[in-house]
Amino acid sequence: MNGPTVHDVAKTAQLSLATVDRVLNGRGGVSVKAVAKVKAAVAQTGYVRNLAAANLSRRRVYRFCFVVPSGDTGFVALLRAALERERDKLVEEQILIQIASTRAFDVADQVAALRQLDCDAVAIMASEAPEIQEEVSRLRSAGVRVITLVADLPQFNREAYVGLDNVAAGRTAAEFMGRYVQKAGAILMIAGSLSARDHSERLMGFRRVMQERYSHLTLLPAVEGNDDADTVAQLVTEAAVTQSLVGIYAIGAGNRGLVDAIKKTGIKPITIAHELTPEARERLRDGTIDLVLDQDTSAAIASAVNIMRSLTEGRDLPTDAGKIRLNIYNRENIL
Amino acid sequence: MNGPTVHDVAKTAQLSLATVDRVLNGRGGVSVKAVAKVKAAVAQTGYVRNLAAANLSRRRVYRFCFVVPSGDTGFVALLRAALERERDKLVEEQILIQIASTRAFDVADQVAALRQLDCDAVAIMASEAPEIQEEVSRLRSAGVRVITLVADLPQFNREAYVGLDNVAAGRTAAEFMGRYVQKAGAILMIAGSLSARDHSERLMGFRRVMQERYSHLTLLPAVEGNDDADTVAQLVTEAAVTQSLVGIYAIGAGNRGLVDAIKKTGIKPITIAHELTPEARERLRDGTIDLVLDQDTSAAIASAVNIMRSLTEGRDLPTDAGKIRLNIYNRENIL
DNA sequence: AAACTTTTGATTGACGTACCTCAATTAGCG
DNA sequence: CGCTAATTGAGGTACGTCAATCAAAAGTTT
Repeated sequence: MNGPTVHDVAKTAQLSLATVDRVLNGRGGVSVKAVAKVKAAVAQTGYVRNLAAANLSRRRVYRFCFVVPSGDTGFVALLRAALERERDKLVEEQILIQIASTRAFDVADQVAALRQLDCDAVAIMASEAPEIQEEVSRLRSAGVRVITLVADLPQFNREAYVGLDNVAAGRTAAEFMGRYVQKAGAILMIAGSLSARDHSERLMGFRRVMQERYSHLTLLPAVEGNDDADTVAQLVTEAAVTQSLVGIYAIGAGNRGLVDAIKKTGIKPITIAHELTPEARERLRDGTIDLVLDQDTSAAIASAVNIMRSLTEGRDLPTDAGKIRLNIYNRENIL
Repeated sequence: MNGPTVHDVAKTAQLSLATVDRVLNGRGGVSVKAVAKVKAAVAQTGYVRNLAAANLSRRRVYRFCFVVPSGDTGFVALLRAALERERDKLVEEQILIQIASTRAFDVADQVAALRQLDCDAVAIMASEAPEIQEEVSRLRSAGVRVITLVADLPQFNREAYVGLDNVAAGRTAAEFMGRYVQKAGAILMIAGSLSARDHSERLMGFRRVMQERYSHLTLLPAVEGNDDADTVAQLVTEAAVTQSLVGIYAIGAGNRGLVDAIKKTGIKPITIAHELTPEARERLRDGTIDLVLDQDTSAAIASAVNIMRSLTEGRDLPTDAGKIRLNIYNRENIL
């Protein structure tokens, strides 16, 4: 009733268990003839390794760490919540998740967090600073596998990136903006920080498509909202009174300020925002925000864990590893 | 270095392994006092069951079956491909996936497929016919857990549904249609079959939102394309010459016919289709199709497997089990 | 043919949980 | 108190793989 085991393989290959094991686990010291016999026997019996038994026997415990900014609102809050949810599932599989909080944009704090890590692999969401690059190099040479999360650091010594293709996200936003906006006018782009790679990439993609196909719309110079509601509110208000605003692309956080400003000034721009936070969800419902582009935090974490596991096991990654789907929400498909 | 085991729990609870086991696996015959002691010990030690060991010991082999229509094009082809991919991963976890092909809309064939099943649970994508309902009942009373896939059969005796919320999908499509279409005119809705529940639900959602918010657009009576390219082409051509067509909502398959007809008649309607087939992907790129709504087949299968496993283990399901995300693609975010 | 190296065999002990049996103890009750 | 019923203990086996040992066999070189 049950599937074939290594014993069956050994039997049909007419070899000892030891040899079969050597072949199956690539321990070497086996003749080519024996290798072929084992492979044939595997094919013939239809043997598939029992993962549970393998894991149990190996008694490997994976220790993975996520270094993410603190903050109890917006996207990072979603990310942390998802992390804690996933963590509980993963302990059962002997995967220990450690979460390290850092103050956003505080490089020294991020370096400190990285310095005191003790794990097999790290997924970091950090700034693009040389001090951090150095710390990443140190980790790598200490045998720790490092990947980036949400915001990539391509020239660092990281081994993979898990997150959106932010250029494509920006292009997608622009395509919708171009289709939604019905009359000529100005488009306001608010990033959290122009020096954050994820934000600048979105901007780049957005700009490019707008120029390619929707050049009848005027692009205002991109502004920095610092992910802060008050700053965002002020920027939006300013643009609203000086320009005929027909669209807003909100790349970062601080959407509360955006919504307040829209209400106060009474303008009706097409608004596209990022990340499906509870606030954004509410605004989609009441029509203040027209579209939300979201990266699924659970999917990102699951993908990150898979990649870290592959890396620590020495397997190589599929080319599309880490690609996270861009989820698009309008008022009708918020679950 | 390693985590606590049942032995540690027994030790700190000052109880025997047998009693701890009885509590942990709910075998009964244990005093409330002992239960409390065990629970406290679990909390104190931080014991978490080792899934690999549990699975190994349990030596449970799950045998799941997917009954899906045959066909080597369009959505069902995507589904089959995804199934075969998943299958290879799942054998390692002692989950055996069996795929049964049926001729679409051929009730007798579907009944025959269901009749010769031998497994713990089935996921079926079938027609809404009384013969099938009867067969499902037979399976259920034989102890087989039955769930529906992609197309729900709510009044059948199924235990769960894995697939889109098709009403919401239709509503979402309508919202985009309303936003995209710039001038007044007629909207054509082409379903595969009006009696297929998934299609009629999409239609319903679409109609409702169009009437609620975009009533300046005229809805033509829904037509049946039978998922056939030629039929679809004819229907589109007919509508194109008699009406001022500004939008097409293609609910089922046969998009090749749709594209041909659009090209031949030279009309430029906003076109929203379902399922990201290779064909649809191509048409998104060249601009013939404006949006594609897609259900992720891999996600659906993974969800189905999880649910079938939960059911056969007697666990109860979370309320949102089986909900599949609606993926939305425009020309900029096809991966 | 002796002295090697390489390849194979036989065997064993984990890993942590599930599940079973049989005996021993305790509790409940008249 | 004795009796039955409920609870607990002790111990063992099995799951399939990994990883290691040591001895035996086969193959190469000098």
